[in-house]
Amino acid sequence: MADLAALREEQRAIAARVIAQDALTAAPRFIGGVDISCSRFDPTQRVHAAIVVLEWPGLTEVARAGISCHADLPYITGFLAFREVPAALAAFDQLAVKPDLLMVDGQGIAHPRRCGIAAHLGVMLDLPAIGVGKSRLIGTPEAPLGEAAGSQVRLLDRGEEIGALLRSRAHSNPLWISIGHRVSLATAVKWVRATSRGRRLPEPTRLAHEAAGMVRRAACG
DNA sequence: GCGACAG
DNA sequence: ATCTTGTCGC
Ligand SMILES: [Mg+2]
Repeated sequence: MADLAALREEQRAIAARVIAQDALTAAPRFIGGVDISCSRFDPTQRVHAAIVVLEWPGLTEVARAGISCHADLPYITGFLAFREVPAALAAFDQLAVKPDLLMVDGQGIAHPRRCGIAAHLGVMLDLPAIGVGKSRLIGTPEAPLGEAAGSQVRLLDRGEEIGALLRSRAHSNPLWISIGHRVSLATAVKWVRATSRGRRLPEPTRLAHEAAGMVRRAACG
């Protein structure tokens, strides 16, 4: 029983705090990937978060943290952050090396109230954050996306630019990139590309996904 | 009312 | 989100 109307208001308040201006003048030294895993048997009760920190430019791992905790909400479209952010914050606290930039599995401002998980987490930590979604929540591509790797198009919502689609690899579905906090869209796309290594997902998010699965299995979930 | 719907 | 090794196609 969640008070979705109250959560909606909370999202509007958080969205108002999002900064679309670049805080990343120089290259970030440490880049963190964030993802959450949950069991198919008990999807509403427990979540397992992982953050993997890579050092730029070698993308060598310098720290990681994983944590399991109770989820306050089941998954409800548009309210993902309330389910996953508490666990992500707990994992962040455990990190021996704090990232200068976060790449989060999910949308940033490409959200009905401009408050996807990457924006939500970025504002909570006041850290530069990028949303790296694997599918659409809202928005319309400005034009058909090219087939070649590296192709990109803007993602619009009622004429407003809310993100970009990036074909990170040929013959793969695109990434749905949007800003989370303290980055411009161009910078967000730039760092997704810079941290990609020939796979569909950029390394931070790919490794975080892998790590979260390990945390869940270790917890017998 | 109908369709869409991050993870 | 998750189930799962081999197999198919670019
Ligand atoms: Mg995820």
